[in-house]
Amino acid sequence: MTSGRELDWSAVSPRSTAEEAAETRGAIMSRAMVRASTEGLEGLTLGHLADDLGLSKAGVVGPFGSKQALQLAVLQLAIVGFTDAVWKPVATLRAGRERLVAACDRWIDHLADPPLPGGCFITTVATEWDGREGPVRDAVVVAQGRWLRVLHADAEVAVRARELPGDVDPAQVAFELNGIAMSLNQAVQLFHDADAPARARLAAARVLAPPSGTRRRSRSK
Amino acid sequence: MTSGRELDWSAVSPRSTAEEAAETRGAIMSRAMVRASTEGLEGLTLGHLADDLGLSKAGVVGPFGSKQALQLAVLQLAIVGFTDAVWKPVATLRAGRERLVAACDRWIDHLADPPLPGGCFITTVATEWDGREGPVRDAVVVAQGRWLRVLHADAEVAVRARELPGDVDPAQVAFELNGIAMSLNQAVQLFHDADAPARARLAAARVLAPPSGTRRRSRSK
DNA sequence: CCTACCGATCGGTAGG
DNA sequence: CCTACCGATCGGTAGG
Repeated sequence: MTSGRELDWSAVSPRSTAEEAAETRGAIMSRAMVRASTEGLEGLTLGHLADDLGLSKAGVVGPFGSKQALQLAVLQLAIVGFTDAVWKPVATLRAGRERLVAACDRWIDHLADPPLPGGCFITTVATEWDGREGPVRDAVVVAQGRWLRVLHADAEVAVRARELPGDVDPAQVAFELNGIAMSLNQAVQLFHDADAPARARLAAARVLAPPSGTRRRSRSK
Repeated sequence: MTSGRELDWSAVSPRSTAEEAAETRGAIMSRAMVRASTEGLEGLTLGHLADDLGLSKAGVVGPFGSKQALQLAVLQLAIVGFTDAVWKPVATLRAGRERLVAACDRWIDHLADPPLPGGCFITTVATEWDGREGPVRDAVVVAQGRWLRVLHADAEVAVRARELPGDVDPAQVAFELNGIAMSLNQAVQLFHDADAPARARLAAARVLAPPSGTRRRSRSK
């Protein structure tokens, strides 16, 4: 047990060790991400994942050590997926209103036609965990807080550069954009509302309307 | 079994029958509502409720017949609670912008200082069930859809009465108000953000801004 | 990565 | 409303 070297079962098989193990780990996380998007992270069960993947329960939990460690790993993977889809394509743009508008476009695309069956993973788990305690909740808070701060930061730059009206509060922008995204996610997932993406775009355009007198005016007069 | 009259265990006790049964049912639903606001309706377990209430599991499930019937009953109770707190106080106002503004005030109050530990019950279960199937999801869709239609209807009246600008889309109003509420709920529950209610009020005031030229102007110039 | 197994708990039922 | 019980499943471990 604590006697140093354990028996290495993988030495029994001639196939590559670490590589295949990483593949299995990835397959488990990938499947768990799909399931958790609809069932939540707490709704995950080792037995269902094992059935889905043709593994034993021990084979599912082994690479992670516990269900909670799996939950945390899946959350990280989902965050990478969101960042790659929404932020990465616009990250190289110059900070400010331009990048914020581009990010919202990507964000709305991502919610309107989500890669996971349950829609926005973060929204699902943030709602699931906002009344619980522990490491998973803490990780959700960190992830969602980081995203809101990204929005806040670009809004702040935009205000200083006079790309947004001077009386705009960056925290208000982040708050409202987040609400638009959540309302869109609910409209798509709960009501299959095909008009919701257009509504989200209109709402976001108003939140990010440039100062009057810049190019086109905001509305009439 | 199907032989007509079963043994009536309550006849054994001298206490009133239907009245006490209704009390027990109410106590179970009340406790289940508190738990479900944080753990979700699927997260409810008969065992935990039994422990909380000093009942047996059979005593918990008996009055409802199944966990699903309990879930549906709890959902209805939560809807009544929301309606009583948010809509009932303003229902007698005249339809239109005035009532919509008053309802949003109540709504924001309700989310800022929620009576249930998990915050907005409907938001929690709507997110929990948006990717599932069955009677509970269907009931959530009905409840949330009804609320959005209430907002939509008053916005429509307000536009026709020129209490809102003529180019305002009532569905857009309902969509945006719902987003503000969801963002507020998340800010309170996940971040304990004391500034969020004020942000929600500001955002709602903008969505419900009267036509320019009515009393005060919307912003500058 | 497996088989075999653990105690705990799940929703629910029989019968009174 | 209870006790006593059902089969199924939960997360997880031992050992290889």
